[in-house]
Amino acid sequence: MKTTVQDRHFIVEIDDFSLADTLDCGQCFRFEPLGGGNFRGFAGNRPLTLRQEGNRITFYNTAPEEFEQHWKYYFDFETDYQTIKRDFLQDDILRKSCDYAGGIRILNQDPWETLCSFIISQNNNIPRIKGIIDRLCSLCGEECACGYAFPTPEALAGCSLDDLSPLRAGFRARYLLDAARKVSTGKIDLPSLYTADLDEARKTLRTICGVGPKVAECVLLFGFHRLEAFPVDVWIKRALTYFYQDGFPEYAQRYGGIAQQYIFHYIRNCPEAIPDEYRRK
DNA sequence: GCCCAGGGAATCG
DNA sequence: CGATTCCATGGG
Repeated sequence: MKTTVQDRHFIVEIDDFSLADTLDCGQCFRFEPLGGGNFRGFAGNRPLTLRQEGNRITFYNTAPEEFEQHWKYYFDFETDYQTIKRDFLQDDILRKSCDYAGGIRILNQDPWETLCSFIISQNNNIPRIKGIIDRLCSLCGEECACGYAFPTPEALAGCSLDDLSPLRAGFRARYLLDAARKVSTGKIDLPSLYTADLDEARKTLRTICGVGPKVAECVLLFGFHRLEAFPVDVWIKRALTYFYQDGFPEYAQRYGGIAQQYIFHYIRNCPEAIPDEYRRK
């Protein structure tokens, strides 16, 4: 990873990385394409505009210290994906998935923001998830540089169900409040889940109303960087029944979450990856 | 009105 | 337990 400074911008040269795929694969919901390859968004309350040209990533108006302290970690640039992916070359579907989506990195997102985002994600589509999160931030997030921060658990817990009606989150609104209450009162201590036993962490998250197996795995993978967590949705279920009748291979389990993400992105976007009769149901 | 969206919870057998 | 059924919502 080579870095240079140009005016007020910070430039990183990194191989094997796709900014667009990483920001658009459904793991985060607060970045938007601006056109011309530019993206703008927030991580927590920190705004960022950036772009990719070849292997060059330009972080606009970003000081080296900010990159070192935040963005390098956020984009997971310190994890060696080349080595991880070597284990994924042992079967056809995973190899194709790496070809197709191997530029995706698992972001290091804020656990609380991730928890709320994936509560909202249930039975929902990405554009609408983004809209609800946007409205949630402007409703009770603190105003910050050119936008709104993601609301704190306390700010959200201070809302009533009626307060949340402008979100148009539907039945998910009460789940958000339950999460906010459990986190703000300390009934659930999110930071402890970084190192907790994975199954204990699953159980803890699932005490929140509206958090089932799928949401819990997403929060562990995308919010706590637990790379073994393995969210199973309808698409992955199809892949499992069609490609992995005998179970998900051991060589991919340690980084199952990354493998899952590559496979998901591949079969979601390449209809020919799955035979017709498996496409529905 | 119908279908869809990267579920969850309740209720069986 | 696993499988099935019901639920609840907004957008196109």
